[in-house]
Amino acid sequence: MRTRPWHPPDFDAPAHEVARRLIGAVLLVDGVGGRIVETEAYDREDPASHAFAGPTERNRAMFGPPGRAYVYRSYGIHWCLNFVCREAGHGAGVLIRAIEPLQGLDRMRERRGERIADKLLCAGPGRVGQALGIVHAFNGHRLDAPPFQVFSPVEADAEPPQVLQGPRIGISKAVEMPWRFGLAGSACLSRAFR
DNA sequence: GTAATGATAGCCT
DNA sequence: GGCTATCATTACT
Repeated sequence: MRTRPWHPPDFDAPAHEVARRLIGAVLLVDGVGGRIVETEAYDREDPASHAFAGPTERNRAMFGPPGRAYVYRSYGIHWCLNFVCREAGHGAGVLIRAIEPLQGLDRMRERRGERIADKLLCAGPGRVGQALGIVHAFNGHRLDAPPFQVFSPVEADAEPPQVLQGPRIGISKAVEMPWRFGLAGSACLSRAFR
């Protein structure tokens, strides 16, 4: 993969901005990962956000500095990965919902099952967590230090990705806030956009 | 193709 | 004690 002209993304911005910008970025965890094709934004003044009720033991990382991981257990089963954003202490994050696998396909299949189709390896937040080997120990870790690597496409780079926007999935509050973002035409989305 | 369902554990009221 | 930022499987249309 090229290392230039890519650069680390800026996480010090509102969650919905970071979520949109991350579409097309590349995420690797211990060398395993690919292109981010689906994200969701969760901000502090957002009833659907874990940060809405203020800091707790679980969401502590969301109130830390931006550019770090927030890892939580979903439905008692899955580990889901968020990128903390906004200024430190604000309590905002971006959920990584789907990735187009590019590197470490073998390790993804080991973790997810040999029979899984490539496009389903990381099509959903729980699947991303399993395929990339996300564990709770990564909670609060910097995203610019091992095992994480994140690269964003430079603005000037040829065609900017066409980004779709729609309502978030699996929530019951603030359903009307269209803070789900996806790469147009991607086969690796967890669900189609309308 | 969509719909229903169980698994499973930590969080918060 | 109720709910959940989900997934895989099964049973349908």
